[in-house]
Amino acid sequence: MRILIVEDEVHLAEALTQILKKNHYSVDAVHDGQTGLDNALSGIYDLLLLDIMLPVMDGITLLKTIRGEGIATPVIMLTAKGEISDTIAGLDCGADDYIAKPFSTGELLARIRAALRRKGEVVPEDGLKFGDIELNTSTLKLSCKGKELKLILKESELLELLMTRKQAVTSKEQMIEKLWGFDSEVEHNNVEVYISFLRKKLTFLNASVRINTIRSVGYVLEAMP
Amino acid sequence: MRILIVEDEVHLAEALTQILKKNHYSVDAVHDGQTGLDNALSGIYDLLLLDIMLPVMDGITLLKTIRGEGIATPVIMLTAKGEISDTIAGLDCGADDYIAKPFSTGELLARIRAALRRKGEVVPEDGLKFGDIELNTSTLKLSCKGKELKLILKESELLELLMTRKQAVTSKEQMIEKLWGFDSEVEHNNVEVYISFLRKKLTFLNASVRINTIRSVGYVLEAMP
DNA sequence: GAAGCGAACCTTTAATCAACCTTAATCCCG
DNA sequence: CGGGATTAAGGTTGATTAAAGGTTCGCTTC
Repeated sequence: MRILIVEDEVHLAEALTQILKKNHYSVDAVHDGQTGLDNALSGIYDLLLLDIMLPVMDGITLLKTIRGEGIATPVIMLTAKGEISDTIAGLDCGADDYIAKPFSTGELLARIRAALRRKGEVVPEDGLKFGDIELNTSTLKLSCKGKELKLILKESELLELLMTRKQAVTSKEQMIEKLWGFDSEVEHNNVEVYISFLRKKLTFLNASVRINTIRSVGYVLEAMP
Repeated sequence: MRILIVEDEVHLAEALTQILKKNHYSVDAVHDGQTGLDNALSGIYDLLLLDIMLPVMDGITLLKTIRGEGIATPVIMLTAKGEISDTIAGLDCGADDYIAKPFSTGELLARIRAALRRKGEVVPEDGLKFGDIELNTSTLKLSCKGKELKLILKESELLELLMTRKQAVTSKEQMIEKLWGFDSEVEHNNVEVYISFLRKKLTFLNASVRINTIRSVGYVLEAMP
């Protein structure tokens, strides 16, 4: 369970790190908004502890940005007294909870557990959207303009990867890593096969979304006008 | 975007190479300090990943040397636990960041992006601009005044090099190093061919940017009035 | 400063090679 | 057995390289 702390008061960040590590979380701490954003965008964290007042980029902007990128990691905001309006703004922007400084260790841990539990119950990104298509990663159903069809698991995983990475080009290696695991021996051809299947289904649905090949680089989704 | 790895554990170097290549960086890896220094002095790299404990010449000395030569390439040090004093020494000598082994892929990539951004480099996801043209190095699309066309990988890499080096003249050797790797046997003619391709595409786009030949020196971009 | 020469450069083309797409067969596991 | 996963293979496209002929440029010589 990996937690990212974005907090400019170094002492507080240190203290939080210690507390969380003692409670068997993996912790990274950074001290400004830009670095926090860079880390958060990696998507490797299970939870973010986010201060609002931050140098370089404030917490609200950071939060908006990662939500805009489709990252659904739970976020708990750390707020000082008198930042109530900021707190509300944060919740509006997709924060899951907030905790007012100063707070007790017990309260912090409880809220973290709660946030993680909420995440575990409601599978994040259940309905993924891009252009005019919508993918339900639980039921593996892909729908577009009323029409709907079922994908098989690998198709869904592959499309999910493309949809969450949005504008970024995704290499076959990354796809293999996601669908078959880190040091799998699977051939590139395997990816190509599923890309082909997906294209066929997108065509069938008359979707305005297509999978673009960037030869010798990878694939990227494109929503056509 | 070209990265040099100086790391004596061959397995780790291999793994890093794979990870970075998957993320569309060009990568060279060497396994001792002296070779690392020789490569780094070429100045063709956009970032160095530098281990501290190295045979022949340690990372700190290497770092001091290249900084003494005026090379400002961002450097991220790879440190093991218990090398804290070395880490501090490294930061004092001009390292930009450090990352403690073991580290996650996401963390590594985030720190690389952060280091490149701090140095004012254009992060690979971004669109590069020069004059009235814009190059997306991820999707390999070159656009100008609404028009857009696709480049192939080598064209894009070549143009990227020209665009990032802006007013500086770039030699064919540098281009070969960037496009085909450090000790490639590729002929100059090969560069000329791609320069030719690029010129044709720039003309097609009606771009006010052209590639200028500096005979027996190299090429440079020029934005015309 | 004109002529001549060679080096560097430009462009096009064609052959080769690698990447990619698709279909279909096969494998595997519940 | 049946659905999904994987592999195999042929065809197609596109990328890369090498080669060759033509052009420009800079230098030397007269």
